[in-house]
Amino acid sequence: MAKSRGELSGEASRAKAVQAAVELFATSGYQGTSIARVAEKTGLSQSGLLHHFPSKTALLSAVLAERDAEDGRFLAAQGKPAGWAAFDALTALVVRNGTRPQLMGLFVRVVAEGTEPGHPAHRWVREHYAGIERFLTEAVRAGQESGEIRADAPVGTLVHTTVAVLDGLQQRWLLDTDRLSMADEFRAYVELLRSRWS
Amino acid sequence: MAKSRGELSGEASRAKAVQAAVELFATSGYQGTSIARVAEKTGLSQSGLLHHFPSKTALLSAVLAERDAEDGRFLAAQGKPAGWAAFDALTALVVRNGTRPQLMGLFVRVVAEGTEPGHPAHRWVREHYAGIERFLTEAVRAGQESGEIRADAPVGTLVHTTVAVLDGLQQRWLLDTDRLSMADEFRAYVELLRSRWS
DNA sequence: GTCTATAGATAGATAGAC
DNA sequence: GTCTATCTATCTATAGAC
Repeated sequence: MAKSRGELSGEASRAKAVQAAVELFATSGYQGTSIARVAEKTGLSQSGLLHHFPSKTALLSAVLAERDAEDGRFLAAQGKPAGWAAFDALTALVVRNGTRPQLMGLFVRVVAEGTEPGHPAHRWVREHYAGIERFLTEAVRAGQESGEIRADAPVGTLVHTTVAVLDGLQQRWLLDTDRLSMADEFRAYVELLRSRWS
Repeated sequence: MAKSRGELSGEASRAKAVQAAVELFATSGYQGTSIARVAEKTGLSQSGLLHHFPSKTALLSAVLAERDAEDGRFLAAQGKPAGWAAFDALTALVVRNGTRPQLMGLFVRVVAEGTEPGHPAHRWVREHYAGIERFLTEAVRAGQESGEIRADAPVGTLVHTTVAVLDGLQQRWLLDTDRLSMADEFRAYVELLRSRWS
């Protein structure tokens, strides 16, 4: 099965390119990264890279799909938590993310760029928020039905603020990876919610 | 005092260029904006613009200084609030920012880019966070001394979470300028703090 | 203070050989 | 599947005329 020339089998180059793009987009953003740099890091020529991804936008899509897949696997492994357990699942996600600054950088920078309507990641950004807000909303409602969360808790505000805390901590953490614990801060916030709305 | 050729008096072109840069950086970020586009929007040639700002970085510095000046004027007008009054001052700032999506876009995008150490705005980003955290920390400590805020309130966490909520709401709001009220969400969060730590 | 002209680098993308 | 070569556009910045 050995190849006669320099090509890698099947998906190998593609996967390597996605990983290189993740790392570069994470530090320089999408706009700030050239496909030439991704190609170099992958170990391909620019055209070699463009064989796998016909355009830079296609490369971005692959990167975002990869990110979704990783986070999806993690959340799916925790089932469908309801009530406060959903906040604990988010805490677990924060703990995990705290060990992967690259994924954080990617998220923070691509979301910041992608809030602009014309940006190639705009649709992904919208869907990302819709997804996490749906997840949290359903969990809070379920918690209210089971009586674990007070019925008069303002669901929308609770959800929006929680997502805001997550995003804000991530951004702030990038500036101080060593001295700030996203997980500790988020846990304290969740305790605040619990004490108020249990 | 009429000028014989096409030049504007003194600072006029410069100010106009800064305003154009604010608007373009706000929507496309710093990296995503070319000085040519800023020049066009200003009504100058590219070289005409570079007469006022010898480099793109210099233009960015002017933009950030302008932003600081505006926010500084606003906060200074409110004196040096202590205790919960500081959170009310922040609420007022949020209300004001809710009417200026451009300033929000500028902040969100430049901060996201600028968390990277090599970025020309990196120093500004660090100082921005240091400033707001100092402001809030002092206010909370003062509130504790006056007895308005419980002595066992975790100051650091309180400060970090509050800043995170601010940043997260801003980012999220850019995606839904019409349907989301940053001010309402932030007010609800402050109420949560007040009920827990008063 | 503003312009034209231009330099030199780099951008994203395509054609065609192997 | 990967390469070299090339295209065209755009980028930041400088030189020098008016």
